[in-house]
Amino acid sequence: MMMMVRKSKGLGERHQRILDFIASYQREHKHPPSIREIGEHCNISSTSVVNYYLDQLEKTGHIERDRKISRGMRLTGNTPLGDMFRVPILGVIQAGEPIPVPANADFGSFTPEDSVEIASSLMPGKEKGKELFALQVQGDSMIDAMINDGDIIILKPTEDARNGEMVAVWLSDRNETTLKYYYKEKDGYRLQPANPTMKPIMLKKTEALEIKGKVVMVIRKVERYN
Amino acid sequence: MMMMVRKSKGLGERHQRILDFIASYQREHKHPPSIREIGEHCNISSTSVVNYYLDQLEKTGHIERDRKISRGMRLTGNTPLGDMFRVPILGVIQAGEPIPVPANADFGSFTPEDSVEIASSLMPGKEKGKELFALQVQGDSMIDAMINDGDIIILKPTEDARNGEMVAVWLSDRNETTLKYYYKEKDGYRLQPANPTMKPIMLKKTEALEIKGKVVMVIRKVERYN
DNA sequence: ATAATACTCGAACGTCTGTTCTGTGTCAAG
DNA sequence: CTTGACACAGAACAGACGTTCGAGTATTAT
Repeated sequence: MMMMVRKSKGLGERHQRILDFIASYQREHKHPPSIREIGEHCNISSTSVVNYYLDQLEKTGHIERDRKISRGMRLTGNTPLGDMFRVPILGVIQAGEPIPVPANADFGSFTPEDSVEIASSLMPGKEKGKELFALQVQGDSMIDAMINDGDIIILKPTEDARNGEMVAVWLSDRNETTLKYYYKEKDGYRLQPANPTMKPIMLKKTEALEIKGKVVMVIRKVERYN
Repeated sequence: MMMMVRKSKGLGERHQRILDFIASYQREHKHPPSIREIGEHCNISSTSVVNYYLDQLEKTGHIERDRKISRGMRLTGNTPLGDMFRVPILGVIQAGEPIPVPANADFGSFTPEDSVEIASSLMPGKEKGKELFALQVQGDSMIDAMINDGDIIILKPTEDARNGEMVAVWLSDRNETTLKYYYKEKDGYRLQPANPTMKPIMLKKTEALEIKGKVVMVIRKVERYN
């Protein structure tokens, strides 16, 4: 009755309701709903009416249907959302403490509380399949890296770096942890701050320098500051 | 014959093959395979044998099955990943230019190239359902906000702010865009840099101040720096 | 007003799908 | 050798599922 919408009006209320249901059902169950399930949830008593609407949604490109199999339907969306993965948060990184580094077991199971979800599309292609770990910055002393207290940094474990890569290093002689761009030079190493107004750390080859990881991403949740 | 593997060997080759097939089929089709499809692809000629293996995989926790519906099966994985959403990237934010602000249509359809995917779990609860937009930072002049050239900032559109919130403002008298913490004071406004070593901007009430949005997140892809 | 079009309904039907059952083959232990 | 456990096969079946059809209702255009 009141649910009848003319085709000339474009995507109607019932179309949208069906799409919403398909989307939320798919998210929850990882498979599409059946026609009868769509009917039950959208107050449509006949499978042929659901079919009628699905045909229209297929015609407008919102869904794709495979008529040869059960539950053969999926949302196209304008763009499907991509993949996501979890990165374990191993602890904090702060100036005067060694850097927590993952053991092999740290890449296995982890819970929402000690991991962070990252959309795959945010990661450069070469880091996607890699085992990454996250650390939360504690303190104000990574300012020279333009990184704030509370920021989450995501690292690829490595003990080597190429020139120009931002690394997390532990300088045991100085009892210092720092994040800087790494450059190997003739007779030592240069650790260059991301903040261009600040001076680099110059290290001789004899000085201890432990690269613990390469920084690939920084995430900052900006909160109200009091 | 040669495919028969004793249970005492743990998760067998055929178990793994079935799991791999389920995973790749699910990724491609967005729904699980049927038992006959699993059989065809894993060289199992009888649906009862597929059922036999699925029962075992269910028992070991690798899959969940819903026996009341067709294709009622899904991989468990360690932890279900949550939701994700897209935020439109409207353009760049740079020092001497007005800030791109969303029109209503900007929250509708968008493509991967002009949007960024964000895991819902990264967003504070109160921003989750909101219409957000993203801007890419261009230039070095947001340094006082500890924000780099190339960073992506995510904003909630607003023309008001509360004390302590980081806002994107356009100061038309100065022809300047800036990101700072906002404080309303007795006879004007104070825009405080995130970098504690830098000075605030003090504005009189008569000076033009256009708040365009509140910053809720900063994402930095750390690349090699040459 | 009528005619055309779009939407809605329910029954019936064919196909997909998973389960159950029975039987066979292999292996290890007694 | 027998027995029991496990792996495998195929047939049969019940139920889930989507499609088709005819009829009726609502809306729009003329």
